[in-house]
Order: sequence, then structure tokens, then C-alpha cells
Amino acid sequence: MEFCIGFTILGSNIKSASKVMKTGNGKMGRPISFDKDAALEAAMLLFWERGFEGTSMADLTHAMGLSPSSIYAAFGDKHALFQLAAKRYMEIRAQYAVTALEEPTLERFLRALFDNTVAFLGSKGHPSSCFTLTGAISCGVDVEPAKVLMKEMRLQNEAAIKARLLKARRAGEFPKEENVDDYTRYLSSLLSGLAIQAANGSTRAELKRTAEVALRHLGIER
Amino acid sequence: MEFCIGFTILGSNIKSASKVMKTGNGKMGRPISFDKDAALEAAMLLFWERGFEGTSMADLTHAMGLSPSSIYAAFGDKHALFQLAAKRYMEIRAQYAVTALEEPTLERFLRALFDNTVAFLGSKGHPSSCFTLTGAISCGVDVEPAKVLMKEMRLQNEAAIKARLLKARRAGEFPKEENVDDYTRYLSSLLSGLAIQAANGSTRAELKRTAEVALRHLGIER
DNA sequence: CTTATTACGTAACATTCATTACAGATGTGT
DNA sequence: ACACATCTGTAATGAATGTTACGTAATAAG
Repeated sequence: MEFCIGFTILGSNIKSASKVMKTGNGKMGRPISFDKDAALEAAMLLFWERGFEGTSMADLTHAMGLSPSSIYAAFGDKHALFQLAAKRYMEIRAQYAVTALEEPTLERFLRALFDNTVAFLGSKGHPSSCFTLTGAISCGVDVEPAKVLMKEMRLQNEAAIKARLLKARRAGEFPKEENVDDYTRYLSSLLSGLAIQAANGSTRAELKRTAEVALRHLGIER
Repeated sequence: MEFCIGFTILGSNIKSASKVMKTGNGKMGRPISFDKDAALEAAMLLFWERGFEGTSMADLTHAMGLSPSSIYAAFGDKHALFQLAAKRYMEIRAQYAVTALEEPTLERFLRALFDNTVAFLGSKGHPSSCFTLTGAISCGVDVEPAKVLMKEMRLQNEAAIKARLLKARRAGEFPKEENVDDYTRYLSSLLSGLAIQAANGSTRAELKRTAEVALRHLGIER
């Protein structure tokens, strides 16, 4: 089973995942009759809510409004669908992190990072917490590719944070005595922790106040 | 299905979970031939590693060295076994948190909290990360009791931290302007974040340095 | 229209799931 | 010794799992 991630999470480098290999000659057949994006969105939301193992193909057929054969033809098997759902999550839902990365100064980056995270975790219309945690944090042996993918996505997020901190260091904004790797993991811990808080049922206001404590301890007053 | 937690996590109040209702008269039959504690320990480790949904009864029979009928007779169904495993985890493995709670001063409490957590997450011989996260953070609808149990355990841990902070406030150690609930959730976030770091593959040394950054930002120098 | 080609829904597939029925084994109490 | 209660391994249970075979529907090209 191939299971490599062909997309960088908080950056660009998003390769196309549609492996449509034109089997026959130039002739065309019956075209697809459903909205592929909408179907993938429904699958992504379900994986996000219940995780890989908690989501059955029967659940997916119901949520996507498709028959199994359509899903398999359009997205491949369950692992491939999960991978596409994860990619979609990053492209569509996790952009709040990218916008934070683009803030010009370190302080504005940190503030935006926490503000956007709180806004994301506290908003309605999607599962609480974060796909990279709920998708597959633990699983049976046959599902480990999904677990590895989630871990790689979390690590890529850390890499993006680290790159931003290095930029701040070059700009002279980052304290000399502070270790970039340690600080990166500290920030990553805080953000993961907020996602767990959301899973614990914290309201948006509570998340906001928790993030404010974090920012204050980071030396950022509001 | 009954699924209430009869034990308080970071405190006492641990009720006996052995619901051995003597069905017959006073007569005794064939006694159990296996070490119940060892079997439950094996189940706990497997649930910890793979989560509720990732652990099948077949996996459990193999890991516990028991036949299904023995497991069902001794521990009940899969949900009951999971609950007992969670209880055992708290009683046996999560005591490092209790010892931190008993530290006499706030500063020593915080230092012990992070030191013990790092020592726990970084030690070998058991899955990385924390049972309350890997056990069941997301799942199918029929497994939600397990998910709820994990959430309740995390919230009980927070309650224990809050109680300790309130004690510190009474002792005049806790800043007046700091909100206890917010600070509690902040600490909880940090600890959950460290557990995710461990799941990400952080080494003990890396966890230690990350915790040191956290302690420094908490105003505690080493 | 005819034909080629693909999409689609239904139903089947083998396998695994949690759970239990059954029969024999092993002990306790008398 | 006996009778009895409980344990324990095997095998079976029905349901659910992910996946695919197959017949039919729908479009495109000639």
C-alpha cells in the first residue's frame, strides 16, 4: 500500500492527487453526476468527527450520498479517501495558520497564531478539536498509515512554525538565548493543548482566555 | 449500558469495581487460574497503545493470554474491560500527578507537575503519550461511552489542578489578578500538549527542554 | 441510431467483529 | 469418595466490516 503525503501542510507544494489514468482510448463515457468537492467535504467532516476507525464505509456512503462503487471509483479505497480528506482539511480549513505565518513581525505572528487558533477551534459548523488529533492518534496495526499521516502533518506544522521563528531570528526579533527547536515545540504543545481543551468542551470564551494566559506568559500583553 | 465512572482520578474515592454477585448459594466452584491483575495490565497497555476501537477482542485474548469466555466472566464486555483498564491506568500509572499535587508550595507543585510528566512520558516500557488521549479521542457513535469516559478523566485531572491552585490562593501564593479557572486550563493545555509531543516522537530530552521553556514562562527558573 | 465507454445502484463477497452456547475441566465443600 | 459450582477452551453466533461483481443507466463519439 502506497501511503505518502504529497502535500506540504503549512506551505505550498501541494501536488495533485487525482491519479486519473486514462485507461481506454480517447473515447469518453458517462460523466460523473455528483459534486466531487461536496462529497469529499462530507467525508472530511465525518473523519474529523469520528476518526478513521470510527468512520465506516457505510457511514461515508450515507454522508456523501454516494454508493460504494462511486466512492471507490472517484477516490480509491478508504485509506486514499482519508488521505484526500486530510489534504482537503489542510487546504480549506487550516489556512488560518498560514495567514498567521505571513504576519510581518514575531509578536504579530504569535498573536495571530493564537487568535486564529481560538477562532477556529471555537467556531461552529464543524467538529471541535483538530483533524490531526482526532483523525487517528491511536489505532490498530492495519490502520497505522493513517496514524503516521496525522503525525507527519503535525510535524510539518511544527516545521512551518520553526521556519517562521528562524525568520524572526534573522530579523533580530528572537532572543539569542532562546533555542528555536525548544521554543517551537513549546508553541506546538500550547496549540495542541488548546485543541484538546476544545475537545474537552471549552467554549470559545474559555479558549480565548486560556490563550490570553499563554500570550501573557509569552511576554505579549494585549 | 451502564457506563459511569466510579472512581475519582487524581483523588481518592476509588470504589471497588468487582461486581461479583454471588449467584448460587455458598458453594464454591473452580477457582480462577490466571493472574487477574496481570491480565488487566496487558489489556490496559493494549488499549493505551491502540485505543478502544483499534483493539479487538481477538487482540485482547492474545495479549491477556485468556480465552474470550474467561475475559467476559472476569471483566464483563469490552466496554467494562476498557473502563477497568482506564481505572487501573489512573491508579497505577498516573500517580506521578498525585505526588505533584502533594507538594507543599505552589512553585514546587508546578515544578513537580512538569518534571513528573516529562519523566512519565519519556519513560520506556509503555506506550508514549497519555491513555486519556489515545484511549478514545474520537470514535463511532456506538463507542461514545468510552470517549465520554476519557473526557471525564481529563476534566477530573483539571479539577484536581484547580483544587491545588485554590489551595495556593488561600496560602497567598497565587497572584490575585490571575484567574484560577483560566490558569488551570492553561496548565492543562500545556500538559496535554506535552503528551501530544510524546506521540509525535519527542525524546525524553526534548520533552524536558520543552517543559523547561514552559516553566520559565511560568516564572520558575531552575 | 449505433456503439463504445464510463458511472451507478444493488447485491454479493470473504473476513472480521463482539459475544455466547456448549461441553469438558478443575477445583471446593461434605 | 461424592456432588456441585464455577472456570475455560472451542466453536459457533449473527452482525458489521471493507471491497468488488454485475447488470443497467447515461453520456460521447461516429
